[in-house]
Amino acid sequence: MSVPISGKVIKRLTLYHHILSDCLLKAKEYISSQQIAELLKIDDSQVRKDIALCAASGKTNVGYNAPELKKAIEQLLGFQAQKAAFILGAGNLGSALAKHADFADYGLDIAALFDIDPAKIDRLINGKKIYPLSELHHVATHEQLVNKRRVEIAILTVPASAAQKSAELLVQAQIKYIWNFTPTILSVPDSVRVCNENLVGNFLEFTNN
Amino acid sequence: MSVPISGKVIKRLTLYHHILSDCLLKAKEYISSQQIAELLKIDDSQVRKDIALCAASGKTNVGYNAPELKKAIEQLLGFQAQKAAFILGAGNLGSALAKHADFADYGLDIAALFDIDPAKIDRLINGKKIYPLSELHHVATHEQLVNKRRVEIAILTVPASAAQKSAELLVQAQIKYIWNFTPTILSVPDSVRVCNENLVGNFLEFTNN
DNA sequence: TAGATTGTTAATCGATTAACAATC
DNA sequence: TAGATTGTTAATCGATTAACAATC
Repeated sequence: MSVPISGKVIKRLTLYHHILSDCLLKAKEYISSQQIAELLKIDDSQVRKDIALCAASGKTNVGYNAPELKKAIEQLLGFQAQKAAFILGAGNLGSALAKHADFADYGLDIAALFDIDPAKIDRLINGKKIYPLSELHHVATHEQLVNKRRVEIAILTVPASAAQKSAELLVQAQIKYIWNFTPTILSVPDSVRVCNENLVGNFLEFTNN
Repeated sequence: MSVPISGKVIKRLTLYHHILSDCLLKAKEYISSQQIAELLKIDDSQVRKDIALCAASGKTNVGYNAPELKKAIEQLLGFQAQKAAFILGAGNLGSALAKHADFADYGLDIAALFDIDPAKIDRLINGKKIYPLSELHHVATHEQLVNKRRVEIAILTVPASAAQKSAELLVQAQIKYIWNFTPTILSVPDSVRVCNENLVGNFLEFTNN
Protein backbone atom coordinates (compact mmCIF):
# COMPACT_ATOMS: atom_id res chain seq x y z
CA MET A 1 0.00 0.00 0.00
CA SER A 2 1.32 3.41 -0.90
CA VAL A 3 -0.72 5.65 1.42
CA PRO A 4 -1.33 4.17 4.85
CA ILE A 5 -5.01 3.50 5.45
CA SER A 6 -6.35 3.87 8.96
CA GLY A 7 -7.71 0.88 10.81
CA LYS A 8 -11.19 2.35 10.88
CA VAL A 9 -11.26 2.72 7.13
CA ILE A 10 -9.99 -0.83 6.64
CA LYS A 11 -12.78 -2.17 8.84
CA ARG A 12 -15.42 -0.22 6.99
CA LEU A 13 -14.06 -1.27 3.60
CA THR A 14 -14.35 -4.88 4.75
CA LEU A 15 -17.99 -4.30 5.61
CA TYR A 16 -18.60 -2.67 2.23
CA HIS A 17 -17.03 -5.75 0.71
CA HIS A 18 -19.53 -7.98 2.50
CA ILE A 19 -22.36 -5.86 1.17
CA LEU A 20 -20.95 -6.03 -2.36
CA SER A 21 -20.65 -9.82 -2.17
CA ASP A 22 -24.31 -9.86 -1.31
CA CYS A 23 -25.07 -7.64 -4.32
CA LEU A 24 -23.38 -10.14 -6.62
CA LEU A 25 -25.39 -12.93 -5.06
CA LYS A 26 -28.57 -11.02 -5.77
CA ALA A 27 -27.42 -9.90 -9.22
CA LYS A 28 -27.73 -6.28 -8.14
CA GLU A 29 -25.38 -4.39 -10.42
CA TYR A 30 -25.25 -0.93 -8.90
CA ILE A 31 -25.33 0.37 -5.35
CA SER A 32 -25.24 3.94 -4.08
CA SER A 33 -23.29 5.37 -1.16
CA GLN A 34 -26.60 6.08 0.50
CA GLN A 35 -27.70 2.47 0.33
CA ILE A 36 -24.44 1.26 1.84
CA ALA A 37 -24.64 3.93 4.53
CA GLU A 38 -28.19 2.95 5.38
CA LEU A 39 -27.24 -0.70 5.93
CA LEU A 40 -24.36 0.22 8.21
CA LYS A 41 -26.08 3.17 9.89
CA ILE A 42 -23.28 5.53 8.96
CA ASP A 43 -22.98 8.76 6.99
CA ASP A 44 -23.10 8.50 3.22
CA SER A 45 -20.34 11.05 2.66
CA GLN A 46 -18.09 8.84 4.72
CA VAL A 47 -18.83 5.94 2.42
CA ARG A 48 -17.90 8.06 -0.59
CA LYS A 49 -14.73 9.24 1.06
CA ASP A 50 -13.64 5.70 1.88
CA ILE A 51 -14.39 4.55 -1.63
CA ALA A 52 -12.39 7.45 -3.05
CA LEU A 53 -9.29 5.65 -1.72
CA CYS A 54 -9.94 2.72 -4.06
CA ALA A 55 -9.32 2.62 -7.77
CA ALA A 56 -13.04 2.77 -8.47
CA SER A 57 -15.33 5.53 -9.53
CA GLY A 58 -19.06 5.87 -9.31
CA LYS A 59 -21.61 6.99 -11.80
CA THR A 60 -23.61 10.12 -11.16
CA ASN A 61 -27.24 9.26 -10.74
CA VAL A 62 -26.60 5.51 -10.52
CA GLY A 63 -24.01 4.72 -7.88
CA TYR A 64 -21.11 2.32 -7.94
CA ASN A 65 -20.74 -0.78 -10.05
CA ALA A 66 -20.79 -3.58 -7.49
CA PRO A 67 -18.38 -6.11 -9.04
CA GLU A 68 -15.96 -3.35 -9.97
CA LEU A 69 -15.95 -1.79 -6.54
CA LYS A 70 -15.60 -5.19 -4.94
CA LYS A 71 -12.46 -5.89 -6.95
CA ALA A 72 -11.07 -2.45 -6.20
CA ILE A 73 -11.42 -3.05 -2.46
CA GLU A 74 -9.78 -6.44 -2.79
CA GLN A 75 -6.87 -4.84 -4.57
CA LEU A 76 -6.54 -2.01 -2.09
CA LEU A 77 -6.57 -4.29 0.96
CA GLY A 78 -4.36 -6.89 -0.65
CA PHE A 79 -6.58 -9.95 -0.36
CA GLN A 80 -4.50 -11.77 -2.96
CA ALA A 81 -1.29 -11.82 -0.96
CA GLN A 82 -1.89 -14.90 1.16
CA LYS A 83 -0.42 -14.74 4.64
CA ALA A 84 0.21 -17.96 6.53
CA ALA A 85 -0.79 -18.34 10.18
CA PHE A 86 -0.63 -20.86 12.98
CA ILE A 87 -3.50 -21.45 15.36
CA LEU A 88 -2.54 -22.25 18.95
CA GLY A 89 -5.28 -24.18 20.72
CA ALA A 90 -7.48 -26.59 18.80
CA GLY A 91 -10.54 -26.22 21.02
CA ASN A 92 -13.89 -24.96 19.82
CA LEU A 93 -12.66 -21.46 19.07
CA GLY A 94 -9.49 -22.58 17.32
CA SER A 95 -11.49 -25.08 15.30
CA ALA A 96 -14.08 -22.49 14.40
CA LEU A 97 -11.39 -20.17 13.10
CA ALA A 98 -9.66 -22.99 11.20
CA LYS A 99 -12.96 -23.71 9.47
CA HIS A 100 -13.82 -20.08 8.84
CA ALA A 101 -14.34 -20.34 5.10
CA ASP A 102 -13.87 -16.65 4.50
CA PHE A 103 -10.38 -16.30 5.86
CA ALA A 104 -8.80 -17.80 2.77
CA ASP A 105 -10.72 -15.35 0.59
CA TYR A 106 -9.31 -12.48 2.59
CA GLY A 107 -5.71 -13.59 2.44
CA LEU A 108 -5.38 -15.58 5.64
CA ASP A 109 -4.13 -19.11 5.13
CA ILE A 110 -4.03 -21.40 8.15
CA ALA A 111 -0.81 -23.43 7.95
CA ALA A 112 -1.33 -25.64 11.00
CA LEU A 113 -2.88 -25.93 14.45
CA PHE A 114 -1.20 -26.77 17.75
CA ASP A 115 -2.52 -28.24 20.98
CA ILE A 116 -1.21 -30.01 24.06
CA ASP A 117 -4.00 -32.60 24.22
CA PRO A 118 -2.47 -35.89 22.95
CA ALA A 119 -5.91 -37.04 21.81
CA LYS A 120 -6.07 -34.24 19.25
CA ILE A 121 -2.61 -34.62 17.74
CA ASP A 122 -2.53 -35.57 14.06
CA ARG A 123 -6.23 -34.96 13.57
CA LEU A 124 -7.23 -32.77 10.67
CA ILE A 125 -9.50 -29.73 10.87
CA ASN A 126 -10.57 -28.40 7.54
CA GLY A 127 -7.59 -30.20 6.09
CA LYS A 128 -5.12 -28.59 8.53
CA LYS A 129 -3.14 -30.83 10.81
CA ILE A 130 -2.93 -30.50 14.59
CA TYR A 131 0.60 -30.73 15.99
CA PRO A 132 1.84 -30.97 19.56
CA LEU A 133 2.65 -27.52 20.88
CA SER A 134 6.19 -28.69 21.56
CA GLU A 135 6.76 -28.96 17.83
CA LEU A 136 5.95 -25.33 17.11
CA HIS A 137 9.51 -24.35 16.37
CA HIS A 138 10.07 -27.43 14.30
CA VAL A 139 7.00 -26.89 12.15
CA ALA A 140 7.90 -23.22 11.67
CA THR A 141 11.34 -24.21 10.43
CA HIS A 142 9.86 -26.83 8.15
CA GLU A 143 7.49 -24.27 6.60
CA GLN A 144 10.43 -22.02 5.94
CA LEU A 145 12.79 -24.61 4.49
CA VAL A 146 10.39 -26.87 2.63
CA ASN A 147 7.41 -24.67 1.84
CA LYS A 148 9.52 -21.56 1.40
CA ARG A 149 7.30 -19.38 3.47
CA ARG A 150 7.75 -17.68 6.77
CA VAL A 151 4.77 -17.93 9.09
CA GLU A 152 4.59 -14.58 10.86
CA ILE A 153 1.06 -14.67 12.27
CA ALA A 154 -0.30 -16.69 15.17
CA ILE A 155 -3.85 -16.90 16.42
CA LEU A 156 -3.99 -17.53 20.14
CA THR A 157 -7.03 -19.46 21.40
CA VAL A 158 -5.52 -21.34 24.34
CA PRO A 159 -6.97 -21.08 27.88
CA ALA A 160 -6.18 -17.77 29.59
CA SER A 161 -3.88 -19.53 32.05
CA ALA A 162 -1.66 -20.76 29.21
CA ALA A 163 -1.65 -17.53 27.21
CA GLN A 164 1.55 -15.85 28.38
CA LYS A 165 3.60 -19.06 28.15
CA SER A 166 2.28 -19.66 24.64
CA ALA A 167 3.12 -16.12 23.64
CA GLU A 168 6.69 -16.71 24.74
CA LEU A 169 6.91 -19.81 22.56
CA LEU A 170 5.59 -17.78 19.67
CA VAL A 171 8.23 -15.12 20.16
CA GLN A 172 10.90 -17.81 20.10
CA ALA A 173 9.41 -19.17 16.88
CA GLN A 174 9.88 -15.71 15.31
CA ILE A 175 6.19 -14.94 15.09
CA LYS A 176 5.67 -11.22 14.43
CA TYR A 177 1.89 -10.84 14.85
CA ILE A 178 -0.19 -12.38 17.61
CA TRP A 179 -3.97 -12.24 17.28
CA ASN A 180 -4.98 -12.73 20.88
CA PHE A 181 -8.42 -14.22 21.54
CA THR A 182 -7.68 -14.91 25.19
CA PRO A 183 -8.89 -12.45 27.83
CA THR A 184 -5.36 -11.65 28.94
CA ILE A 185 -2.81 -8.98 28.18
CA LEU A 186 0.38 -10.46 26.80
CA SER A 187 3.81 -9.17 27.62
CA VAL A 188 6.00 -9.44 24.52
CA PRO A 189 9.01 -7.62 23.01
CA ASP A 190 8.29 -4.42 21.10
CA SER A 191 9.10 -6.13 17.82
CA VAL A 192 6.00 -8.32 18.15
CA ARG A 193 2.59 -6.82 17.50
CA VAL A 194 -0.38 -8.02 19.52
CA CYS A 195 -3.98 -7.50 18.51
CA ASN A 196 -6.36 -8.10 21.38
CA GLU A 197 -9.68 -9.41 20.14
CA ASN A 198 -11.32 -8.28 23.40
CA LEU A 199 -14.70 -9.95 22.91
CA VAL A 200 -15.81 -8.88 26.36
CA GLY A 201 -15.05 -5.26 25.56
CA ASN A 202 -17.02 -5.44 22.34
CA PHE A 203 -19.96 -6.92 24.18
CA LEU A 204 -19.92 -4.22 26.84
CA GLU A 205 -19.50 -1.46 24.30
CA PHE A 206 -22.47 -2.62 22.36
CA THR A 207 -24.89 -3.27 25.20
CA ASN A 208 -23.88 -0.22 27.25
CA ASN A 209 -24.81 2.54 24.90
CA MET B 1 -24.54 4.98 33.87
CA SER B 2 -24.96 8.70 34.44
CA VAL B 3 -22.48 10.11 31.94
CA PRO B 4 -22.32 8.16 28.70
CA ILE B 5 -18.94 6.52 28.23
CA SER B 6 -17.60 6.16 24.73
CA GLY B 7 -17.06 2.74 23.20
CA LYS B 8 -13.33 3.25 23.02
CA VAL B 9 -13.12 4.01 26.72
CA ILE B 10 -15.24 0.95 27.56
CA LYS B 11 -12.91 -1.27 25.57
CA ARG B 12 -9.84 0.13 27.23
CA LEU B 13 -11.36 -0.19 30.69
CA THR B 14 -12.02 -3.84 29.94
CA LEU B 15 -8.36 -4.30 29.05
CA TYR B 16 -7.30 -2.54 32.26
CA HIS B 17 -9.60 -4.94 34.09
CA HIS B 18 -7.76 -7.89 32.56
CA ILE B 19 -4.48 -6.44 33.71
CA LEU B 20 -5.83 -5.87 37.21
CA SER B 21 -7.07 -9.47 37.43
CA ASP B 22 -3.55 -10.51 36.61
CA CYS B 23 -2.20 -8.24 39.37
CA LEU B 24 -4.45 -9.99 41.92
CA LEU B 25 -3.23 -13.35 40.70
CA LYS B 26 0.35 -12.23 41.25
CA ALA B 27 -0.45 -10.50 44.54
CA LYS B 28 0.75 -7.20 43.08
CA GLU B 29 -1.01 -4.54 45.13
CA TYR B 30 -0.28 -1.34 43.23
CA ILE B 31 0.09 -0.49 39.58
CA SER B 32 0.88 2.84 37.93
CA SER B 33 -0.70 4.37 34.85
CA GLN B 34 2.67 4.04 33.17
CA GLN B 35 2.82 0.31 33.74
CA ILE B 36 -0.66 -0.19 32.32
CA ALA B 37 0.17 2.04 29.38
CA GLU B 38 3.36 0.11 28.67
CA LEU B 39 1.49 -3.22 28.50
CA LEU B 40 -1.10 -1.84 26.09
CA LYS B 41 1.30 0.38 24.14
CA ILE B 42 -0.81 3.46 24.76
CA ASP B 43 -0.26 6.85 26.38
CA ASP B 44 -0.14 6.97 30.16
CA SER B 45 -2.16 10.16 30.41
CA GLN B 46 -4.93 8.39 28.56
CA VAL B 47 -4.92 5.67 31.18
CA ARG B 48 -5.24 8.25 33.93
CA LYS B 49 -8.03 10.03 32.12
CA ASP B 50 -9.98 6.82 31.66
CA ILE B 51 -9.51 5.90 35.29
CA ALA B 52 -10.70 9.34 36.35
CA LEU B 53 -14.16 8.25 35.19
CA CYS B 54 -14.23 5.51 37.83
CA ALA B 55 -14.81 5.97 41.50
CA ALA B 56 -11.17 5.24 42.24
CA SER B 57 -8.24 7.45 43.04
CA GLY B 58 -4.56 6.77 42.84
CA LYS B 59 -1.77 7.50 45.23
CA THR B 60 0.94 9.93 44.30
CA ASN B 61 4.24 8.16 44.02
CA VAL B 62 2.68 4.70 44.19
CA GLY B 63 -0.07 4.29 41.62
CA TYR B 64 -3.48 2.71 41.88
CA ASN B 65 -4.61 0.05 44.31
CA ALA B 66 -5.30 -2.91 42.06
CA PRO B 67 -8.24 -4.59 43.86
CA GLU B 68 -9.87 -1.22 44.45
CA LEU B 69 -9.54 -0.08 40.86
CA LYS B 70 -10.76 -3.44 39.63
CA LYS B 71 -13.94 -3.09 41.67
CA ALA B 72 -14.43 0.49 40.53
CA ILE B 73 -14.28 -0.59 36.88
CA GLU B 74 -16.73 -3.40 37.54
CA GLN B 75 -19.11 -0.94 39.09
CA LEU B 76 -18.76 1.61 36.32
CA LEU B 77 -19.33 -0.91 33.55
CA GLY B 78 -22.10 -2.70 35.39
CA PHE B 79 -20.72 -6.23 35.47
CA GLN B 80 -23.16 -7.20 38.20
CA ALA B 81 -26.31 -6.63 36.16
CA GLN B 82 -26.54 -9.98 34.39
CA LYS B 83 -27.98 -9.81 30.91
CA ALA B 84 -29.42 -12.95 29.32
CA ALA B 85 -28.60 -13.95 25.76
CA PHE B 86 -29.41 -16.63 23.22
CA ILE B 87 -26.81 -18.17 20.96
CA LEU B 88 -27.98 -19.07 17.46
CA GLY B 89 -25.85 -21.78 15.95
CA ALA B 90 -24.29 -24.46 18.13
CA GLY B 91 -21.28 -25.11 15.92
CA ASN B 92 -17.71 -24.61 17.01
CA LEU B 93 -18.01 -20.88 17.38
CA GLY B 94 -21.33 -20.96 19.21
CA SER B 95 -20.01 -23.66 21.50
CA ALA B 96 -16.83 -21.73 22.15
CA LEU B 97 -18.82 -18.67 23.17
CA ALA B 98 -21.18 -20.76 25.33
CA LYS B 99 -18.15 -22.10 27.17
CA HIS B 100 -16.38 -18.77 27.44
CA ALA B 101 -15.90 -18.77 31.18
CA ASP B 102 -15.43 -15.03 31.42
CA PHE B 103 -18.73 -13.95 29.98
CA ALA B 104 -20.62 -14.65 33.20
CA ASP B 105 -18.10 -12.54 35.12
CA TYR B 106 -18.77 -9.65 32.80
CA GLY B 107 -22.54 -9.80 33.02
CA LEU B 108 -23.40 -11.96 30.04
CA ASP B 109 -25.49 -14.99 30.90
CA ILE B 110 -26.20 -17.50 28.14
CA ALA B 111 -29.82 -18.62 28.50
CA ALA B 112 -29.92 -21.21 25.70
CA LEU B 113 -28.53 -22.25 22.32
CA PHE B 114 -30.40 -22.96 19.11
CA ASP B 115 -29.54 -25.04 16.08
CA ILE B 116 -31.27 -26.75 13.18
CA ASP B 117 -29.23 -29.95 13.33
CA PRO B 118 -31.52 -32.60 14.91
CA ALA B 119 -28.47 -34.47 16.23
CA LYS B 120 -27.57 -31.53 18.45
CA ILE B 121 -30.98 -30.87 19.97
CA ASP B 122 -31.26 -31.36 23.72
CA ARG B 123 -27.52 -31.64 24.18
CA LEU B 124 -25.98 -29.48 26.87
CA ILE B 125 -23.03 -27.16 26.37
CA ASN B 126 -21.60 -25.80 29.56
CA GLY B 127 -24.95 -26.64 31.18
CA LYS B 128 -26.94 -24.73 28.52
CA LYS B 129 -29.45 -26.64 26.47
CA ILE B 130 -29.62 -26.66 22.66
CA TYR B 131 -33.13 -26.15 21.25
CA PRO B 132 -34.44 -26.44 17.70
CA LEU B 133 -34.37 -23.05 16.01
CA SER B 134 -38.10 -23.37 15.43
CA GLU B 135 -38.66 -23.09 19.16
CA LEU B 136 -36.96 -19.73 19.48
CA HIS B 137 -40.14 -17.82 20.09
CA HIS B 138 -41.43 -20.43 22.46
CA VAL B 139 -38.30 -20.45 24.59
CA ALA B 140 -38.24 -16.64 24.67
CA THR B 141 -41.81 -16.60 25.97
CA HIS B 142 -41.00 -19.25 28.53
CA GLU B 143 -38.06 -17.21 29.83
CA GLN B 144 -40.32 -14.26 30.21
CA LEU B 145 -43.23 -16.02 31.90
CA VAL B 146 -41.43 -18.56 34.01
CA ASN B 147 -37.99 -17.12 34.61
CA LYS B 148 -39.24 -13.55 34.69
CA ARG B 149 -36.60 -12.22 32.42
CA ARG B 150 -36.65 -10.84 28.95
CA VAL B 151 -33.85 -12.06 26.72
CA GLU B 152 -32.85 -9.06 24.61
CA ILE B 153 -29.48 -10.17 23.27
CA ALA B 154 -28.72 -12.75 20.62
CA ILE B 155 -25.35 -13.99 19.43
CA LEU B 156 -25.42 -15.01 15.82
CA THR B 157 -22.99 -17.75 14.79
CA VAL B 158 -24.94 -19.50 12.05
CA PRO B 159 -23.52 -19.98 8.53
CA ALA B 160 -23.48 -16.79 6.46
CA SER B 161 -26.16 -18.15 4.17
CA ALA B 162 -28.60 -18.48 7.08
CA ALA B 163 -27.78 -15.17 8.73
CA GLN B 164 -30.46 -12.86 7.34
CA LYS B 165 -33.26 -15.42 7.90
CA SER B 166 -32.08 -15.97 11.45
CA ALA B 167 -32.01 -12.24 12.07
CA GLU B 168 -35.62 -12.03 10.99
CA LEU B 169 -36.59 -14.72 13.47
CA LEU B 170 -34.76 -12.79 16.16
CA VAL B 171 -36.63 -9.63 15.35
CA GLN B 172 -39.90 -11.54 15.67
CA ALA B 173 -38.76 -12.90 19.02
CA GLN B 174 -38.33 -9.29 20.23
CA ILE B 175 -34.56 -9.44 20.42
CA LYS B 176 -33.10 -5.93 20.70
CA TYR B 177 -29.37 -6.55 20.30
CA ILE B 178 -27.77 -8.83 17.73
CA TRP B 179 -24.10 -9.62 18.10
CA ASN B 180 -23.27 -10.71 14.59
CA PHE B 181 -20.32 -13.08 14.13
CA THR B 182 -21.25 -13.95 10.55
CA PRO B 183 -19.49 -12.15 7.70
CA THR B 184 -22.73 -10.61 6.47
CA ILE B 185 -24.53 -7.33 6.90
CA LEU B 186 -27.97 -7.80 8.38
CA SER B 187 -30.96 -5.79 7.39
CA VAL B 188 -33.14 -5.16 10.45
CA PRO B 189 -35.54 -2.49 11.75
CA ASP B 190 -34.02 0.60 13.31
CA SER B 191 -35.20 -0.50 16.74
CA VAL B 192 -32.76 -3.42 16.68
CA ARG B 193 -29.07 -2.77 17.21
CA VAL B 194 -26.53 -4.88 15.38
CA CYS B 195 -22.90 -5.17 16.38
CA ASN B 196 -20.78 -6.66 13.61
CA GLU B 197 -17.91 -8.62 15.03
CA ASN B 198 -16.06 -8.29 11.71
CA LEU B 199 -13.21 -10.71 12.41
CA VAL B 200 -11.90 -10.33 8.89
CA GLY B 201 -11.72 -6.55 9.29
CA ASN B 202 -9.81 -6.89 12.53
CA PHE B 203 -7.37 -9.25 10.90
CA LEU B 204 -6.77 -6.92 7.98
CA GLU B 205 -6.42 -3.89 10.21
CA PHE B 206 -3.83 -5.54 12.30
CA THR B 207 -1.67 -7.08 9.58
CA ASN B 208 -1.92 -4.12 7.21
CA ASN B 209 -0.29 -1.44 9.30
C1' DT C 1 15.09 16.64 49.69
C1' DA C 2 14.74 14.41 45.13
C1' DG C 3 12.05 11.64 42.49
C1' DA C 4 7.90 9.58 41.08
C1' DT C 5 3.30 9.76 40.27
C1' DT C 6 -1.49 11.55 39.95
C1' DG C 7 -5.07 14.62 38.18
C1' DT C 8 -6.27 17.98 34.99
C1' DT C 9 -5.94 21.57 31.54
C1' DA C 10 -4.48 23.03 27.06
C1' DA C 11 -2.80 21.79 22.45
C1' DT C 12 -2.81 18.72 18.80
C1' DC C 13 -4.37 15.52 15.91
C1' DG C 14 -7.56 12.78 13.29
C1' DA C 15 -12.13 11.38 12.04
C1' DT C 16 -16.83 12.47 10.96
C1' DT C 17 -20.33 15.26 9.09
C1' DA C 18 -22.26 19.07 6.39
C1' DA C 19 -22.55 21.30 2.23
C1' DC C 20 -22.53 21.93 -2.48
C1' DA C 21 -20.82 22.31 -7.30
C1' DA C 22 -20.47 19.11 -11.08
C1' DT C 23 -22.57 15.61 -13.64
C1' DC C 24 -25.72 12.68 -16.06
C1' DT D 1 -35.71 19.48 -17.46
C1' DA D 2 -35.83 17.82 -12.66
C1' DG D 3 -33.87 14.76 -9.69
C1' DA D 4 -30.37 11.87 -7.98
C1' DT D 5 -25.87 10.98 -7.17
C1' DT D 6 -20.79 11.53 -6.98
C1' DG D 7 -16.49 13.76 -5.50
C1' DT D 8 -14.44 17.01 -2.67
C1' DT D 9 -13.76 20.91 0.35
C1' DA D 10 -14.74 23.17 4.64
C1' DA D 11 -16.61 22.91 9.30
C1' DT D 12 -17.32 20.35 13.29
C1' DC D 13 -16.61 17.16 16.53
C1' DG D 14 -14.21 13.98 19.48
C1' DA D 15 -10.12 11.57 20.92
C1' DT D 16 -5.29 11.55 21.95
C1' DT D 17 -1.17 13.53 23.58
C1' DA D 18 1.70 16.98 25.88
C1' DA D 19 2.61 19.49 29.77
C1' DC D 20 2.82 20.62 34.37
C1' DA D 21 1.31 21.92 39.11
C1' DA D 22 0.21 19.36 43.21
C1' DT D 23 1.40 15.73 46.18
C1' DC D 24 3.74 12.38 48.97
